[in-house]
Amino acid sequence: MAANVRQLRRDSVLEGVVDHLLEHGLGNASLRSLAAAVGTSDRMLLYYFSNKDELMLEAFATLVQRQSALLDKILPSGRQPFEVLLARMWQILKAPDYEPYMRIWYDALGRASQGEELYRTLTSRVLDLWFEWFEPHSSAPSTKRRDEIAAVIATACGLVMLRYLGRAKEAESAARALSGGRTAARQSAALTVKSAPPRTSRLRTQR
Amino acid sequence: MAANVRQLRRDSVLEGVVDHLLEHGLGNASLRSLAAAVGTSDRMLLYYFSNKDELMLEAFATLVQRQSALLDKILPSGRQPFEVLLARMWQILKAPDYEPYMRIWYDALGRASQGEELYRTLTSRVLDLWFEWFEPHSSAPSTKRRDEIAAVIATACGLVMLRYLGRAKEAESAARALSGGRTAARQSAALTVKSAPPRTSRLRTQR
DNA sequence: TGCGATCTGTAGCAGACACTACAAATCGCC
DNA sequence: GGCGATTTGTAGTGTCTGCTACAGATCGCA
Repeated sequence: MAANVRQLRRDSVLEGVVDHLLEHGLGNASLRSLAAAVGTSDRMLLYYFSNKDELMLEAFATLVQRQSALLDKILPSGRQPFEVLLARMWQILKAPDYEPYMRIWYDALGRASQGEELYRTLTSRVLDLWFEWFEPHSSAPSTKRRDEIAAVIATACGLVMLRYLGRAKEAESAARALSGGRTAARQSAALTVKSAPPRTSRLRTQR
Repeated sequence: MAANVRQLRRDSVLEGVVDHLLEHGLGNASLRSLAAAVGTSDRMLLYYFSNKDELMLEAFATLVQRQSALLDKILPSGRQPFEVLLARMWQILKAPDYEPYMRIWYDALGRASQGEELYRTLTSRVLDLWFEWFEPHSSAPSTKRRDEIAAVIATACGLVMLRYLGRAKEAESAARALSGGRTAARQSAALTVKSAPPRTSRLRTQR
């Protein structure tokens, strides 16, 4: 019962920490500032969690959980070709709801690429989440599915990167082209290997 | 003359700093560790450069310069379609020579996405470098060129990201698929033939 | 009511950080 | 050789970091 209360407080502290991370990033997440944001002291954080690493690890877990919940809300039905998946992911990733997660994503990515194990696990988990999420929506044959999803994730993340670096306009056009154009159709064909029908017909239909 | 000597020393210190950054990333780049790597003291770094920010800014400048030199060495001739450009950039970015730069790239990207101005300028410069580098090699019509290049950059960076996060295999397959599936053949053709390939590919104009 | 366990505040540690004060060494130049 | 400016080493400041020692407060339960 006492243990129960403790667990509850611990959870609420954790939620507050995650809120703060989403709002202010991993950058200035010292125990002191985190504690201040949640309304306690660093002493208390280290009472509930034995380490800062333990804190961050659990915070990451709920971060991934929240992200997963966000994704589930925007589930398209059925299996879709590459360009539809890409358009979908781009749409999701650039939505204001998702922006804080992407900011943390890039922050963690930077630290992970420096070899920090803690952040490697976070990025890996999020990546797994994305792969799993797309798994039932890819129309590629199962042997090629993972690769197609990888292409979707890589492209969408790259586009978000451009957005964050002040190239939002170009990112938008590129996204439209990649997900709507002939290029994408061919890519999809290449990925699905279903003997691409070379539709030479519509060379110029619009514009 | 004395001023000249000072400039020389300053430059050599700067080169050493850049070497260290390339090898160990921005993460542990404290004045002390940088100084130790170059063989001086932090006191000296602050003698040559008034700030740490000034040091980093100049280091970034030569970083971009070196990167630019690296790119110039692998210049394919003529304008190429999207798939070829993508294959090319993927090939470049994943090369061992370029890996340290990409590691720094992602590190800086993370900090930039947190709003740190210093790193925003670095990423912006590198981005500009890439855009400029591709400018004379894109076969897209001039109004669409920048968007096509954006697509190439975004996709390639996303693929590198997957590589760094332990999904090298998927990244490789995705790259092959995205760049047309016939990467090798097209690429060698691109290298030797200078005539612009006609309707092979272009980014679709949006609907 | 009182005892033991659970909580929490205060103060501080030791290390890292960018940066500085000050003085000693070194150098070019007359 | 000696003077003035440039170049360095030593030691320190103040701030921040994760983390801890210790003691007081609070609580459940007999």
